[in-house]
Amino acid sequence: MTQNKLPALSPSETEILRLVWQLDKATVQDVCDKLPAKRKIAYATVQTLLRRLEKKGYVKHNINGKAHVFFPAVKREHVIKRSVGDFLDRLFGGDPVPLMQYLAEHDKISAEDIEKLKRLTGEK
Amino acid sequence: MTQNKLPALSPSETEILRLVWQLDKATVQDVCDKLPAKRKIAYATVQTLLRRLEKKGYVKHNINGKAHVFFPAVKREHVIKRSVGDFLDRLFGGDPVPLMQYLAEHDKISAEDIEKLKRLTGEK
DNA sequence: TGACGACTTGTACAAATGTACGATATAATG
DNA sequence: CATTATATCGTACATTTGTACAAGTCGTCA
Repeated sequence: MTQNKLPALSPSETEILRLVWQLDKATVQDVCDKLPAKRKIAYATVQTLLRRLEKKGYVKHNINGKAHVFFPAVKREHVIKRSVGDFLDRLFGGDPVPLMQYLAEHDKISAEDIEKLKRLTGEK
Repeated sequence: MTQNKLPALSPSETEILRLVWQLDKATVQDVCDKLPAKRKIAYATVQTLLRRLEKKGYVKHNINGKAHVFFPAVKREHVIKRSVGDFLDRLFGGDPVPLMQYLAEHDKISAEDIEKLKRLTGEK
């Protein structure tokens, strides 16, 4: 079983953590580079966020020469579960259907996507 | 067009706002009563949250005798759009498919739900 | 091996957030 | 009309969050 009492993630921390997962292993610089053009955060800020993420137990780091190389310390799956759960509770009182509906109605999800999903749940 | 530059909602504010929508019109007390058993917040805290929500423009209130009766000042649809968008960006880099997948894989969504959704998008 | 640069660390700080006490105002009741 | 029960309001305050400067450290290149 995965550790369950991790401190909550702030929005910005979540953003950074996502990039660390995406990169698998990343220096502060790597994360900065990977930031979406729309959401530019200063190097120093990313640093702080990574530091806090580490203190909270979401990432760890190795030292490669001068650089710190951060990597995830928790399963993505696990964090997603919590985050989605919280989000659902806050905005929809825990009911996932309206969220699906929203996604479906806004062309964020294509019919094919839903097909795929149907197959997934069906086979389960 | 709906007003677009509303200040961001904090998690707790979101929670309260959801209840106001649900109740349509609500006093502080009403909101307190409606709070999920798991998430009990003190009366005074709910008050503050409603005040802040009003200052930010998400709710307004009438006075009925001594009691303040709060009601939504923004379309639910509108807030949901923003919230879901932000959430998706933070946790999934904007891609909704993994979210659907998560929901589907965790029995949060039944096959019937997906059927319904499929019909929805199909008819669009 | 000494100077240069890339990185980290320590520290700071304003704003936002979560939470709530004490004082005040008011509807209702006897 | 005085009392009481109930609400609100102003205010407060510890944390968390977002953001970042300045100083220190450690490879590296000439």
